[in-house]
Amino acid sequence: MQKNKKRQIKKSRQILLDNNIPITKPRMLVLEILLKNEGPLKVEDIIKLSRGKLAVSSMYRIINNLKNLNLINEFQTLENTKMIELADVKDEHHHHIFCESCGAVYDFEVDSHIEKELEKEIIKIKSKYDIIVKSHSLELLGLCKTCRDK
Amino acid sequence: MQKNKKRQIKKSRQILLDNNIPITKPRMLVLEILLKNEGPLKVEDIIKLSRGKLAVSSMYRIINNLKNLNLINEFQTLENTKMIELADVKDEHHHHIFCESCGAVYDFEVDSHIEKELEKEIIKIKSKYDIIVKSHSLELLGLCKTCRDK
DNA sequence: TATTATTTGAGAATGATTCTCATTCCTGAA
DNA sequence: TTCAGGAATGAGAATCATTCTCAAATAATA
Repeated sequence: MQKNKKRQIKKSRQILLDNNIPITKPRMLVLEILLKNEGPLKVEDIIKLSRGKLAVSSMYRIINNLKNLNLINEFQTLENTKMIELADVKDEHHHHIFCESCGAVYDFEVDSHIEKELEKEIIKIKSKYDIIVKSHSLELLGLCKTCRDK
Repeated sequence: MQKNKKRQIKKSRQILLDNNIPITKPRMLVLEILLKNEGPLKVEDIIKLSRGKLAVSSMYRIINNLKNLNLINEFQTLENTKMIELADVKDEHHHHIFCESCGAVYDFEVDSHIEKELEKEIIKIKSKYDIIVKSHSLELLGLCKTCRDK
């Protein structure tokens, strides 16, 4: 565990260096939290995980920094609050499942075959509607295991 | 045009009758606006189109009414405000394209073949992640024709 | 038309996010 | 390592969409 933490600190520092932005405590903290807790996190969660070491306004500012550098993805929960996650380094394309009962969010990937079919379809849509499509996202809405069993 | 308006009034009244909720002026107004302006509308748009005949609070209340009756679909714009549209009577499944420059939203449909493939994939995801999936949505983000040409 | 429960309108309250600006902190040069 | 200057931070005010509150207006029914 201790080893992991060190690796996360090193990685966080490297991310900031690679992107040419000053290495500050709050920025390091946000990155470490994102690296430690895989998957999407609510703003609220990040604040909690920072245990008072991070001002709310700074956290939003930093999220916007990182987003502008394409280091994180941002999306909205069902309750309409922000969720963020580190952008996949491997650039694996994934999507989100929302539990409409408890609000949990999970990542999922679809079969690459489908992803390709989708891409093809999007090309058709581009010409049909005469637009430029930059990205797409697929969202599922349902009930997670825990809520279903209630 | 006059004919259309009468038809919209009649239809709005019928919708309220069918759903057993009192026929009030504000509710009629919202339905007429939605019938007249096909496709998704922002809350702001509805307010404007009502020309001062509708209080903001009433409009939100009515939107929630109609949503609970499954008469309208609701989703968020990129700027995070509400957009609504009448639920398709024909129950045609469609999706949304967002222009990241001007914020415009358009409906689009995908080939039914793809829609079926997606459904199949979702069934797989259900068992893989052990969840219940109730609905899905596909969103495209890009540039509309007007913004592209700028 | 009179009664009664429901709906409406106006503005206050809420909650997430952004903004402001004085203070603090990085970084690069000495 | 120390220092200066510019950039980042923290605390709280400001903003904006949405919800809530409750007195007044309205719809459905007799």
